[in-house]
Amino acid sequence: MSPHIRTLTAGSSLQREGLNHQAIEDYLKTIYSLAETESPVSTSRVAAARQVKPASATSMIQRLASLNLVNYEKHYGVTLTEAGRAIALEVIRHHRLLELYLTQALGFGWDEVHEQADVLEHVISEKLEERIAAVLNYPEFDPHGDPIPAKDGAIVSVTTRPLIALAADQPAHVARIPDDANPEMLRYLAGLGLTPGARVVVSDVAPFDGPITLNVNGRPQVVGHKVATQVLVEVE
Amino acid sequence: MSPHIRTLTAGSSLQREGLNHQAIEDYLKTIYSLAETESPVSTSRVAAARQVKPASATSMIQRLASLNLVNYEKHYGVTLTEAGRAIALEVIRHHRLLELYLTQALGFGWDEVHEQADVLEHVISEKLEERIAAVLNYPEFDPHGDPIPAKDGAIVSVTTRPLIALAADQPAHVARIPDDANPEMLRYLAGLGLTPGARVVVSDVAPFDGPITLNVNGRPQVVGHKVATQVLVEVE
DNA sequence: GTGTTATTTTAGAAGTATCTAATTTTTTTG
DNA sequence: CAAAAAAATTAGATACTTCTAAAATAACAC
Repeated sequence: MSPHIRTLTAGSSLQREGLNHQAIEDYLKTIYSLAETESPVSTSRVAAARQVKPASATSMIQRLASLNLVNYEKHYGVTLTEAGRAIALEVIRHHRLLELYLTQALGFGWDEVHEQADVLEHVISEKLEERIAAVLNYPEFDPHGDPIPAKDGAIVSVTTRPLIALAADQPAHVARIPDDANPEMLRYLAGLGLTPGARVVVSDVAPFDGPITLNVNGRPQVVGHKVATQVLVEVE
Repeated sequence: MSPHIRTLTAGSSLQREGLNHQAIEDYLKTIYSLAETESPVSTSRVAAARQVKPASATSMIQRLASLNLVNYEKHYGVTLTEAGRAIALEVIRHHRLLELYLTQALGFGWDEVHEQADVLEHVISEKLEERIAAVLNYPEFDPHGDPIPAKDGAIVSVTTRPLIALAADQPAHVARIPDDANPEMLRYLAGLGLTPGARVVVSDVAPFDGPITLNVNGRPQVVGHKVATQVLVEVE
């Protein structure tokens, strides 16, 4: 019920260091996200997520290590240093604030904000970040249910599980949907009412990756296995 | 495969061609602006405006020429091709829409939007451009009085002269102030009421680059020579 | 019109981020 | 545990944008 909050010392940002390379920020963000699933993060996971060849990931990881943004052990994996985490969280804060701003202030759909936020996140100034946060009244979550890190790096931690793993008759609500999901899937989910906050109760999970029968905000629905692995729910 | 041999038809954007290099857009924008004063544009003017060495400008101009974005004659100068002008106008449209949006929607001062718009202009999608234009009700001028090109590249042409060149007792109004002017000067000008639309009548221009005595919106003011060369007015 | 000066271009290098191909290290499997 | 497979790294190349230094060209001055 009470979200766990981790506070980080506001590390120096790349901007403050005079470095502002999109690639560096993208790698740090990627490593941060991948570490949520498994840490340390392997070169191949980074390469797959960034859509580059493993050799490119190795090269960039070595560069990040030389900048003291990651701890790197050959053939083993990477973890973020405090400095690296601070930058990752700043970029993620930008990304999520932008996603929310684009939906709230500019009429974008939740299925079309990811790509635009992915480029804007690297170029907004501290002042613009602050103004956007102010207009949105310092929000805590983006349109996909992802928590927005505070300026000091504090980020709400919500314990979730995939809808597919929810026990039958266990009341829960939708917490997050990956913002980089297929836009078509996001529109499909919205059509079913499966957006953050929706109350769900699973009634049946068919075997062999079969369909999930559930109730969404009081309405009966059936979704496929793949969809049910993407939707993250929080038990009540 | 040589990725630098591409044909750009007029009206096509770099994005549509899969090219999205900030540097190219910046050079085209610079050449467009410099050509308003004098065309063809010399290498040294481009270098000075972009704050790079002349050798760098030559190199980039040759690249632009190979992309058919400029017409280039060695030791003579560059002009934009239709394709180059189309891209320049698109980027300028982005820049000016963004400057206005930042002031109108996000509370920025007219002295602090240039830098932020300079980076955002390269990364906003067609859709975001359209949404911003819509929110602003398809404006024709930015906060500095610069005309905003339409989507098809049409741009209002206003005949202006520097305030310094205005005849005494000739009624005029402020048309434009360079958006890349020193922020301090912009704040100073705003303090004097010298913003786009202000009605001005010069009563005296002192010799030897001396002060200009004038009336701004009914109030007597005195400004220096340097300031009076920056403010562009339109005779009524 | 010739010599001097200023401008422009060329040549060659560096730094970033990516790639392919080859090699090395780790993991898996029989 | 040894062979095979998978993963990761190194080596060397390319593209982009900039630089410095040197060479070529144009403009100017007398």
